[in-house]
Parts: sequence; structure tokens; C-alpha cells
Amino acid sequence: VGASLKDVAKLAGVSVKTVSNVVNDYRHVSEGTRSRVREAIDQLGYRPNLTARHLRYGRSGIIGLALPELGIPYFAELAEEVIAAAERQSWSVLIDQTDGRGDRERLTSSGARSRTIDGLIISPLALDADFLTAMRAELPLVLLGEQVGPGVADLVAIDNVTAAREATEHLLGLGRRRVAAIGDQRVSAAGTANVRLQGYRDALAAAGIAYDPDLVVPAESYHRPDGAAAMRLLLSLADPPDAVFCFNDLLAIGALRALREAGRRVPEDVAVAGFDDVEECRYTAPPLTSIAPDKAAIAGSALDLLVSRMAGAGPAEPAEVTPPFTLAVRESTTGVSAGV
Amino acid sequence: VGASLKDVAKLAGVSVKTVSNVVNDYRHVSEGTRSRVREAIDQLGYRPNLTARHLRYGRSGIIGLALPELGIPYFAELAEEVIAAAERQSWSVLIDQTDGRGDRERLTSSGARSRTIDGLIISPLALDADFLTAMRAELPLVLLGEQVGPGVADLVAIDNVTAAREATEHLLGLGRRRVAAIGDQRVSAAGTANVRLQGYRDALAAAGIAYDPDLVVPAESYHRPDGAAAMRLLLSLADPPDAVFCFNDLLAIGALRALREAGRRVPEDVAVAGFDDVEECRYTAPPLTSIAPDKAAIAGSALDLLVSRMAGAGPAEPAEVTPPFTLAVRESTTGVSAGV
DNA sequence: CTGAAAGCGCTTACAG
DNA sequence: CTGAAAGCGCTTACAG
Repeated sequence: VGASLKDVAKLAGVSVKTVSNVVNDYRHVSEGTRSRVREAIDQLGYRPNLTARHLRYGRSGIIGLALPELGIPYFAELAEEVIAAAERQSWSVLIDQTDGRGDRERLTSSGARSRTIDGLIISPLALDADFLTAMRAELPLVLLGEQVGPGVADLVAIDNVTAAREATEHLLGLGRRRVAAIGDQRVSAAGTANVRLQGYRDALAAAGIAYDPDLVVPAESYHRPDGAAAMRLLLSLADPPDAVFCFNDLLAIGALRALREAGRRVPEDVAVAGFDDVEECRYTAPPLTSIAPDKAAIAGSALDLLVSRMAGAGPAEPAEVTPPFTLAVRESTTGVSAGV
Repeated sequence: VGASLKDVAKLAGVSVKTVSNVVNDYRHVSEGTRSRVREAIDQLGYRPNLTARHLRYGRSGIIGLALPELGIPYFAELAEEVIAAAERQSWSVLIDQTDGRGDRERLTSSGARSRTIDGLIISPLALDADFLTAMRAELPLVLLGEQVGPGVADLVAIDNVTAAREATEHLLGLGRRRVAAIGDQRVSAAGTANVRLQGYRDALAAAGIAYDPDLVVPAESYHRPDGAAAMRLLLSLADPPDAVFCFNDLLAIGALRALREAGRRVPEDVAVAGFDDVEECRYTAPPLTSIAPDKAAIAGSALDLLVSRMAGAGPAEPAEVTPPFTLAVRESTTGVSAGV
């Protein structure tokens, strides 16, 4: 099912070089030759074989995108943006799901070593700085999120400390004084939880409120059931919180469920804020206040960085891009309906 | 960044053929030679260049997955399953987002014509049977969903008529008599809406209830806001419904929102059922009853069909696989809490 | 058990 | 303006 340059050349009565010239729109092809070749191409239904072209060029035109799982709305929405941005620049995107497991994250680099992908955008959960540094030496690499700090490889992440501080300040600004946090992770390398916890503590300190470890509940993973379990724990406290900042939206959605089951009103009894601003936030009961990272900017920056790395450009030092975010205020904290 | 077979051969003092034999684990290589080659491979950090291998074989090891958008949870969850199944069989998955637009859906086949993908799993919204038939002649193709009927190409879809009938019967079984439907589409080729509407009508007929066109509300697209708008329309009726079957979960989630805003109780005033059983269903207020297609089975069947087509196997006639589904009953229809 | 050669389909100096 | 040849890295008959 495929005519080659040679077939076209034979039919048009020219050399393959000439056909190649026509296909690639080079100058210096006479009009007559060009149209003869065009006709032969149409007649045979010729399409260039990209695999062969890629072998010649030493690149594939495909980039990898490694994420924990597409079932998590934040990653699905991010993947949507990355693919859309890539398509605009004629790159194809191959998706790898890592489940946040180190072995699978490490495997993502093998696609590059075997020349299937020209570069990789990865949201690493388990890989450490050493491994990522080694990876970066082998393939153009862009890191997403704050799991590892800057200086390891090109990095795209919003300012999580500030974002978490603003979310907490918003809750404090509503007059809440017992503000809990859900999503702490007592794993050494858990950068995301650490920076968000830092912002939470900064806000408390600035407001002159003592840090109460009882109000900080860990979450093993960042799924809805984890948030519900954590909220139940908080509700069982002798002095329960009047507000809770969840380190992602799924945790917050679980917390809303636990509050509903316990008959607590949101936000009257407990105000709830999340992080990521996934679509679902607009339709929870009540709609969820959340930190809204600019996902299109994150995806666009990541792709731009990767493209320039793949072109061999960019500074020797890893770059760091910090896309903007906003706080999307909704009824789960203010009680005011914003309509649909 | 890349030693070739030739480099390894030189270092090991053998021919490239011998190295190739070792790499591909062929018999008939003496132990001494094998270990010498192994050492050279390790020393040079040699990895086979898949692009070259693919050129030789005429295939890429990559399949395409074309979906409307990853931002829709059902498609994200389905993509998750397809990628997981593909990885188990060492296939890589390249994702294309079509937005349901015909021009973008047509483009997905060009990846195949240029040998980037060996086959395509597509959930078509806009393509007609003629185009798909032509596409099928050019590349191994598997269709997802019921937008087009059987006989065009290999097709994987649950029995939508039966599923819609069961959902409606469930509502009727609760004693509801004014059961509405949200998600009708007055577009000619809109197979999904048609088959689900058929199941709805079948259930009404079997129960001896007259079909009331006022209770069937169209939806331009299947997103949350469309469901909310449709529900508001139903609530404005002189004789509003006491139950509503939504053709997908996002519509149902929008309907829940409109009901909440209008102060109606679910399910006491209006029972609500959806379709797809996305994760979010378990955490809506109240949790949403929904038709639950076996997504892993859908993904697995689609991949198996595609793999056998790519291998040149399979009958000349298009195959049809009908994975199972269940009705996940939750509080939005029964009012009984199932816990978390 | 191992080697030399051809070829997958393309592009690119190098000639003319 | 066009052609003949080499080579990207691999595998596979064909010899030996």
C-alpha cells in the first residue's frame, strides 16, 4: 500500500532527486518537470514515508508525555493542552502512564534511547534529581510540577508556595481561624506537598495564628477517597476546623462528600478550597473555590522549552518557567452563588 | 548519542549480522561470541534504533488513538485503559484530539498513510460510513462507540439500546411516570443519541406509557452546561418530569446542578440517571446512578481487534464486539446512601 | 556458526 | 535545472 519516490520517479521519467525536490518544494525545478511529477504523485497516491525520512534525519517528530494517569482530571486536562499545542507545531505526542512508579518513570527514557521520541515532557513523582540529571544528558527533557526543585532540568511549575499562601489567606480573610490542610506527604521527596504546606504555614504565620499539627492531615494519594477519609478525621477532632485547604481538587471533592455525610454546611460550618481548578470544580455542591493554574500556559511553555532543547538551542543551564495562576473563588468558601 | 550495530561489530571484532543475531536472541551463536558481543554492547551503551528497524519491517510499533477530547472524563478514562492495554503488548499510543470535527477526524488517517502509525482506534463523531470504508481500505481500523453502525469496519460498542432501556426501566421501576430524556440530537448521523433514545422509547412502550416529545430535550454537545440548560427547560414545563435519563454523565451532572438551584430534591422530586459511569459519579451530590460500560473490556477488545487486523488476520467482514455493561445504582435514583 | 551484500525509502553533497 | 551515488541503522536471504 505505498508508492515510493522511486515509483514516482519512474512514472514521471525523472530521477528520485527531482521528485524529492518537488515534494519538498525546492526552487530550481522547471515548471514542466514539476507538473509531470505532481501528476505522477497524484496518480500513484504517493505519500512520503516519514519513518524513512526520520531515519535519515535522526529524529522522529514525536515527543513523549509521561504522566501518572489520565484518569486524574488535572493530568487529562493538561495532556489535552500539551497535545493541542504540539499539534499546532506539527509534533505528535506519545503518552506514557507511569502511575507515579519509579520503574515506569525510568522506562519512559528508553523510548528516547531507541529513537522513538525526540524529547520528553514528564511529570515525575518518584525520580530523584540524580536520575533526572542523567536522563537530561541523554535526551531533551522538560519537567512539569514541583516534585523536584529547579536546577535539575528545564522546569515548568507555578509558584506553589505563593498559590498555597493565597488560598489560605483567602480562608483567613473570611474570618476563619481554625484552617486545616489536607494532603501532607511524609515522603522525603514529595515536593508538591512540601511547597503547598509551606505556603499554608506562611499564611498562618503572617496572620499570627499558631501552627497546629492536628489540623494537618496527610494523604497517601491525591484521589477523592483520600480527601473524604482525611476530612472525617478532622471532623472527629475535639476542636474541628472551620475551614480546610486541600492540596488538590480531588481531595477537596472527597472532603465535600465527608462534610455532606456528617451534615455540616459548606461554607457556613466549614469552608473548603482546592487546588488545580479542574472542570469538575464548577459543578460540585457547592462549587469549589480553587487555585487555577494557567494550564494552557504550562503546556505551551513546556512545549516551547522542549522544542528549543530539541533544536539544540537554549542555555546550558536548566531554565525555569513560572506560569501564572489565579484563585477561582466560588461558593465553597463564600457561599455566594455565582450562577452557572 | 548512539552507537550503531556497526560500532558494536567493530569493537567485538565480528560482523553486524552476528551482533544482530545476539541482539535478537537468535540461536546458533557460540557462547564466546555472544559474550564478547554483549560486552561491547554494554561498553558502548548500544540500543537498537527502532526507527531503522521499523523502516526495515515497514511498521512503526505505534498505534493511533483518535478521540474528541481528553477533557471529557469518559474519553480520558477510556484512553487510560487503551494505553495500559497497549503497553502490555509493547505498542505505543499516539493520541489525536479531533474535537469531533470532521476535518480533524479525516486527518487522523494521514498518520497512517505516512507510516507513522500502524493502525488506528477512533471514536468518530463526524465521519460517515463512506469515508470510514475508504479509510479501512488504507489502514487497520477499529471504531469505538455507536456513532456509525456495524458493517463499516471493526466495531466495539456496548449494546446501547438495551443499556438505555434498562436505565429507563430502572426509573419506571421506582414508580416514576413522567420520565424525561436529555441528550437528543437532531443531527442525521448522530448514532449515539439515536440508539439511546430508542432504548428510552422501548422502555416507555413496554411500560405502556405514552411518548411525550416535550419530555425529550436535545443537547448540542454532551457537556455539563448543556445538561443544566436542558434541565431548566424541563423544570419550566407545566407538567415537569419526576425522573430524567441523561444520555451521558456530564449532562446528568449539569441536570443535578439545575435541580439544586431550583430547590428540587433528588431523587424525591426528580430522580436522575446518567450514562458512562465516570469516576465523578461517585462523588456528585447525590451520587449518580449511571450505566457502567466495562471500559477495560472496551479498550482490550479494541486493541485485540486492531492487533489482529495489523497482523493481517481476521475475517474479511468487519467484526463487531459488544462488551458488557451494568447499571450502577446510586442515591440519585434510590435515595439510599451506599456509603463511600 | 559467521560474513558480505542488498535493500527498506528517504535526503544530501557532489557532479554535470 | 537534473542525475547517480552514498548512507541513515537495521534485517534477511544467500554463501560459505
